[in-house]
Amino acid sequence: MNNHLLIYNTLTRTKERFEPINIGIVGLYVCGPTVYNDVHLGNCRTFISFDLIYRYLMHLGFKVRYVRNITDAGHLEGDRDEGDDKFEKKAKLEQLEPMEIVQKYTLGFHDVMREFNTLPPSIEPTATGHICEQIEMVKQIIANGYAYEVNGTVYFDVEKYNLEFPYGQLTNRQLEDLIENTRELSGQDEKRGRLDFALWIKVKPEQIMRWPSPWGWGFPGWHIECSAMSSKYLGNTFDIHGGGMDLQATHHTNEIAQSQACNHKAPVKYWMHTNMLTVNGVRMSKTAGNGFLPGELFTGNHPLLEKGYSPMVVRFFMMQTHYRSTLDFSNDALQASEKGYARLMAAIKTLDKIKPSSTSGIQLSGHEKACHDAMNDDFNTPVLIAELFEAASIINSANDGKTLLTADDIIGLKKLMHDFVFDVLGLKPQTSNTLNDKALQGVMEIILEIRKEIKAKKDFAASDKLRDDLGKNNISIKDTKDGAIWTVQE
RNA sequence: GGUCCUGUAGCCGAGUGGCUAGGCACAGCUCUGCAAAAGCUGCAACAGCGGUUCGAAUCCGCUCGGGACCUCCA
Repeated sequence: MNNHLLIYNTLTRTKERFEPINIGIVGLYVCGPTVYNDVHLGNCRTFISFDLIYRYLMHLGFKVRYVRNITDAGHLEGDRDEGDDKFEKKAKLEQLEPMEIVQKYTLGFHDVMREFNTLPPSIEPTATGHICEQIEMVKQIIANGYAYEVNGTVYFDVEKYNLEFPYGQLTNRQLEDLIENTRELSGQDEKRGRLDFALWIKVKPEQIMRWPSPWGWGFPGWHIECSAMSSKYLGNTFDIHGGGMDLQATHHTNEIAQSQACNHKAPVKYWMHTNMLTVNGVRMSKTAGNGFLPGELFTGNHPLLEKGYSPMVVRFFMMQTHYRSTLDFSNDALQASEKGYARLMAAIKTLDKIKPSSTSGIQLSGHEKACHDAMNDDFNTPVLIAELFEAASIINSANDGKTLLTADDIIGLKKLMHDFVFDVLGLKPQTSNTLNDKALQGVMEIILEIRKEIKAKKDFAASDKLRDDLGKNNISIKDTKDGAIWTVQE
């Protein structure tokens, strides 16, 4: 088991050596999407980042239980527990039942995740499936003295909690500063303190999504679901909790408070936060209206895009930036990634053609170590990719006969590329071996044979026309020393 | 206002106090009927000003610029 992994912990704002609570086993919880709308690309970035983390932990040999929830209830619009329920509002707009909204966008979310080649989590619990657990937790928090009920709504008492625990620790803030920067309570506000938040919310008469509780009909507050579900599946204290940076200040801060108040334990050892995706320097968000939908990106059907980019190119593009840095979207950057990605994949294919030598001109173990070092340094994918390009250079050089590789070198390089490109980075070759492709392969062999004959007669006008015409149909022909090869452009 | 992050060559992006990632683009050469691919070579950067140091893009301070969170958002 590799024990050199460093993880940046938001709690301490430093990189820490990763030591799981139970040897060899990792509990990982990631805040999933609220399924009242299409996932936009910013959401996807977080889930793709944690997919990488999940994959690498498994690559290191850990047994990982990866829990990522679906929020399908209790998420209000507007601020401070007073807005409309997101699902009910969307249901009215689309003239559907709230649970039809949930179903529709859950399915859409899964489709997109599949396109990005993310592994499904071990458990994907929903808020509505864990109402009992949430109610029990709220009861316990009240019993422990950190929450109070007013007219069927239960609030968490932040100021009382802060007397014993540092409420603002995750964002390094003092309670006084937080209070100062929060707006005044309005006249009819039921809360005792400005920072108090709802654990359970009394239902409005017109609302459909409602459950019985000791405090009457209502629904759970947004933050309690993650506390309830993470402790149920991973225990009262578990290893890693992740999510987007935007959840840090409110959602995760409240999660810590709830779990601590309920279980008398800090819930999480390592907090990990992914940075935001930006478009022209501005954060991509639902409210800013600058969100790309994944489908728009794949097809290029968006005013800001010059063309479409395949899911694997987008994934590769994201991996070229570290997860804690902002990632800015632009055509130039995407095109650069597209070409680089193609080069990397081509090198992997080339590996099959290299003839082994009896002597070796490389030190493979050094490259393997460099790959692991990069990933062990808080999942530094840009450095890993730089190293993989070094490997690609070796492969290309060997293919040109300028670097010697033994049979063992070739096997080792294949394993290196397979492990890191496919297993860890989660990329996959874009060409699939369907029946159609097999038919196409036969056709292309015939065409290339004909073209070879034309070229032998030095009728270059005809052979070039054939190449150009195939190019217009996204099939590119390249003449190499060993004859012509063809590839389908994505 | 509070808490932070950030400013790296044409573009995207890593980075350790000393040994100048990587990708894309660009230029030259090799290969080639041409093109492409591939290889080799070249190219250029650390926002500004001070300080610490034998030495700083890397540490500290200030100035200027960009961004996030503090109200729903991954």
